[in-house]
Amino acid sequence: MAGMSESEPHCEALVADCRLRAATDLFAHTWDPVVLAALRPGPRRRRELRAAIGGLSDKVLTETLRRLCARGLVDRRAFAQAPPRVEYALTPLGRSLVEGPMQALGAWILEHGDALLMAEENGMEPGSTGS
Amino acid sequence: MAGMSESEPHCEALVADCRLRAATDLFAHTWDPVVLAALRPGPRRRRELRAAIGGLSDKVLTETLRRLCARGLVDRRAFAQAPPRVEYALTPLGRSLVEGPMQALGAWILEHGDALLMAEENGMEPGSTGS
DNA sequence: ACCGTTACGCACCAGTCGGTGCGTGCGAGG
DNA sequence: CCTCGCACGCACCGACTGGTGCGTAACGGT
Repeated sequence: MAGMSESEPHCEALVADCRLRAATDLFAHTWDPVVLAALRPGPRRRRELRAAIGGLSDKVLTETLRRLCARGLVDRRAFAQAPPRVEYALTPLGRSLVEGPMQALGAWILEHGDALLMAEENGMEPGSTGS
Repeated sequence: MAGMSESEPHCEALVADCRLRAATDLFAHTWDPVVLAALRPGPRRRRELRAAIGGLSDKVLTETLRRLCARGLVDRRAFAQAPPRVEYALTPLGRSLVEGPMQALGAWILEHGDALLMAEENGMEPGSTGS
């Protein structure tokens, strides 16, 4: 997932699924989907997110949030309060992503996750591929 | 997306969506979903894939195919023919991925793609975030 | 006045991904 | 006999990502 921000030069050449690329790019960054998911229950602040997620650095959280905001998936609301209070929440668009495709994905691994792990760990013995 | 192949140390800390990570990792590599999509119509050979997709190097195709095979999403079938003939096809597992979550994703961008582009290009003027 | 909290910013670094170019083994065809 | 097509393999390279550590601005509490 490098500089894939090209407009759409050879897009139609992409199996007619250039759109697919645009979509999968939403998951390109490791923590984007996780943060999105973490936001599903409701608005949260940075601290809360970091605590809830655990494992991502402050810097990356910022970048992730920025990206998500820029893409209109997340809404940033700053309150002019004493200790700076900033809340991040899913926009309707973001929510539709999370509750639509993302949940579909979730459901999929819940069902086929074991098959996936099995295949990955066994390597694939010839013939065991099912087919 | 760096070395995210850790087993599952702090997995449960991930908003209870560690599974989600496993799933999004399937899309981590730029061309994986594209190749998967390209395979949907039916078995194909390397050449055909490269031609159909356009834009990916030979090396990356190989890697992608390898990964997909290792994950049990794609089946590699080599024929002992004159010019080496190798066909790649979706396994049932792979097919379920493509026709399930992937299609959901596709449907999503088809519907919200414009909203996404709008948000991305406008940058977000304060207040225009909707909310 | 000093410290703590919150929300960032920036520099540095290692690991990884994708692209390019070139070489391999195999058999068919001229 | 030489060349071509196919399916790879490998080395090199630039670019990007994520992690770590440290510094900042604003404000409240003690």
